[in-house]
Amino acid sequence: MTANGLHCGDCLDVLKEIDSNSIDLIYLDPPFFKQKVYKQKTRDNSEEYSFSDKWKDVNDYYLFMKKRILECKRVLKESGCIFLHCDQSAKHHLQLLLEEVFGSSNLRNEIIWKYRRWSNSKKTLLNSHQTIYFYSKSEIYKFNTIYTQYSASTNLDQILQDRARNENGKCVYRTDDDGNVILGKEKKGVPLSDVWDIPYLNPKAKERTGYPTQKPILLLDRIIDIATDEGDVVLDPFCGSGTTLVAAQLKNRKWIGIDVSEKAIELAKSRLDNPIKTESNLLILGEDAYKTKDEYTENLLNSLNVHIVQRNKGIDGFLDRLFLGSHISIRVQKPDESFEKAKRLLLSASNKKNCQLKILIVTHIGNEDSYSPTNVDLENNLLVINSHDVEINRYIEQLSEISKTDNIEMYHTNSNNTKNYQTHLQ
Amino acid sequence: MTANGLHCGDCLDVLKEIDSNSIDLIYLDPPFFKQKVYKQKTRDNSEEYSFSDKWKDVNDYYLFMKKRILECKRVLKESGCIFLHCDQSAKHHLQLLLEEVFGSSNLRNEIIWKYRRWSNSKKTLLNSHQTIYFYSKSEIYKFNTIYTQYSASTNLDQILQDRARNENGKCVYRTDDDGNVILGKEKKGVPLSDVWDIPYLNPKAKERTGYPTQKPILLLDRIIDIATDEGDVVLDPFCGSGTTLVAAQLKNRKWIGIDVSEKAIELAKSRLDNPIKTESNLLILGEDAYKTKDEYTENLLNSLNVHIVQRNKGIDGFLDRLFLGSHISIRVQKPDESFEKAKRLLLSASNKKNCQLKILIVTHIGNEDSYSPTNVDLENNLLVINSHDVEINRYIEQLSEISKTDNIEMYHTNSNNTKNYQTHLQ
DNA sequence: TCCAGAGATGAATCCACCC
DNA sequence: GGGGTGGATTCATCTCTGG
Repeated sequence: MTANGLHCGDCLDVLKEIDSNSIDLIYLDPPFFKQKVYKQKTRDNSEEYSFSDKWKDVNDYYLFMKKRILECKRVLKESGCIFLHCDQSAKHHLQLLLEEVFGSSNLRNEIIWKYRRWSNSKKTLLNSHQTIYFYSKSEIYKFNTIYTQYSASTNLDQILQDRARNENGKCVYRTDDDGNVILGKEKKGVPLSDVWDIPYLNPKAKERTGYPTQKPILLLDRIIDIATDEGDVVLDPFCGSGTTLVAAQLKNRKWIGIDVSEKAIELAKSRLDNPIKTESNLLILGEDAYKTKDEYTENLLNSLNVHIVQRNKGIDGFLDRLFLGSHISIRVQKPDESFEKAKRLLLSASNKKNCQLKILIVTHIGNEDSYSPTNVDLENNLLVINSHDVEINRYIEQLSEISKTDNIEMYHTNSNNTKNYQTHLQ
Repeated sequence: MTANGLHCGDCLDVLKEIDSNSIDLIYLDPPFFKQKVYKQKTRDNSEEYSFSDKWKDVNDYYLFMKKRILECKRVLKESGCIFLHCDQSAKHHLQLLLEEVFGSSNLRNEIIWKYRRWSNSKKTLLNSHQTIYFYSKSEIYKFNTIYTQYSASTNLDQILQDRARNENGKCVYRTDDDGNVILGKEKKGVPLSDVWDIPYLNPKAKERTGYPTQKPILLLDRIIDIATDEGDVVLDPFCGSGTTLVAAQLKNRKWIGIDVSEKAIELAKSRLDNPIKTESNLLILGEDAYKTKDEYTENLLNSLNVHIVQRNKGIDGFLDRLFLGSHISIRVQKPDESFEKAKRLLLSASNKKNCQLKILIVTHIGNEDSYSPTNVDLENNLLVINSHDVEINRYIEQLSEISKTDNIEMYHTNSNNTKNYQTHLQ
């Protein structure tokens, strides 16, 4: 059997046709023992894809998988690796199986694929990860180390400086004879962790085919990068809509795909002819790119019980409670913004969202604005609150005025002799 | 056996002394006999021998754990939960054990604790997570949902609208007969995910405590928040230096700790007797590094122009300006703290530091406290400011009162027809 | 008591619409 | 028009309800 082929049938049968020691990487996304049938229609309702994940019992499932995993091991090269995608329901059974077949010493990593996803309230923590077991066939296996960016909190100087141990065995930065720090060799970055933060294939993504359980190409990209070089052979015995094969093709690897469903094979074929890969904006830009607020505003909002809104020009957040049936919007006055402008933006955005009550937090007092601790704009149902900073400054100014006019000595080095000042605050 | 006790001995023996159905939460971080397995593997190169030998060990371990887990189940209340912290090498065996004892339907979550770690690259991905299994004793169990912020990429302002499905099963925004938007209900936020990003004890702190397996207190905080209320009983059968118990104590939970090591019990005792002043403050350094201010206080302080002070019981920070030559101290009232207590702590600490002017931010209003927007305690030169939350709640309550008494209809589906309300705020 | 179906759900891409 | 703003869309879910 030569590479780059799609095969329809039980992967046990097809695997038997494949030569021993011929495959570099196997990725499996087998049925998960969910005891249900998966059905999904394409967006235009033209096609329905389904597969059954129902079993007599765990043993039935275990045996089914064992036969196929054993064949997988046979066809792998000695330097080959297998990545098995699991979910909660069967993962410990699958890991036991892999341990039995490949040996516990060949477990290289337990990879956690972590993502955020549409949610719902439920009486547990929100399930937002899946597990991929990474085993090698032998001690000597292909592994391309991937480096990632240093985290923002990392002190780069620390990394780039050369280090040595001093006479006490302590770690110090190496300096030259004049006491200047010697820069160390160029660092490549942090080796990739076993927890992968890759966005879940968004419901709206073009990449979606309508096939259930479809995985993002980005996930497979990473696996292929780690375990293969160009020209190597990638095998997916449960290929479904063919994500693995598309990723392999785009990276110039050879591929073999197997699936029992004729429809799946057809779909995979058409995807391979015209591969669409959604480059995740989120991944490219990073989550911070979506955060449009300055640090001060962000901090202030965080100190309140509000839900922060990122994509609205007028509203910075909503309180987590309603007022007479409608949401309460909130805005923090921006540094370069007059009171009037802040108010205008908040009111017009709130109007669109049917917010009855609005809250504006004043962060600086311009010349034209009048002092008043808190006030309500009755015409607009707008509550205006001074920020703590504004409040504090206001009082301190008043106190300073008073102490000046009264010529009170306020500074004491002896705390037992504290004088009090009498004052009237508005 | 009553709560709040440290017991030295094999937890199997001690557990037998504990009443059935008496514990709300059990957290275990059991040892795994890595060493034994490791040694035996290096001693003998015969694959078969080491395999079977290893199995013998794992079975021993399995039996050892099973006896203890069974006792754990017995002492748990029907509504109780168990959180088992697993080492990589034993995790699937431990999960099988838990499945056997508690039943697979009582697995609530597989929690991934993810952290960043320094390491040289080896020929695998960088191992940077651990697993915690969360089982309940029965279908009906205590679970406090924790809500987090929405993702930055969420269009929060639009998902506040109510939705429905149209005749094609597609999701649409719901409108009334006039075509106006219908608002959704109050939003609480996103339920906490099962992947937790909590920093590992930093190497320095770890070095000093000498307790390599000590878990960050934030991790225990979260578990205790999820599974217990105040006054509930927390049990840690392998308590080590007592992190679980310290966390429980700080959160006003009762606790029982067990460990075989007399030294560990002694250390735990000294931490619990006086968690702040412990002479060997090495023990609290790890915790100190990550937990000094609770999150709310931290956020509030960040929104002010203050220098945050970490290790002062009375003062949270200083303003970056002076008042008549002396520093201005500031404190945020803590959630569990009365106004009087907060004031006392701030004043006594400020007195020591010779602060003339002190600022106290009130974060919640108790029954005994009087309402007033801002006031100055002239006797103590203390400025008292309500937090924004307090201020907002105060106003909304007043508004609600007014709208009730005046029988004003505040809810409009037509935004062009917004009624204003006339009110007088104090 | 169980099972099927509907409703609620937030993430994040896509795309219509706006200057 | 093109670059940006903001509205529409939909899911390897989960709870709840009704029969």
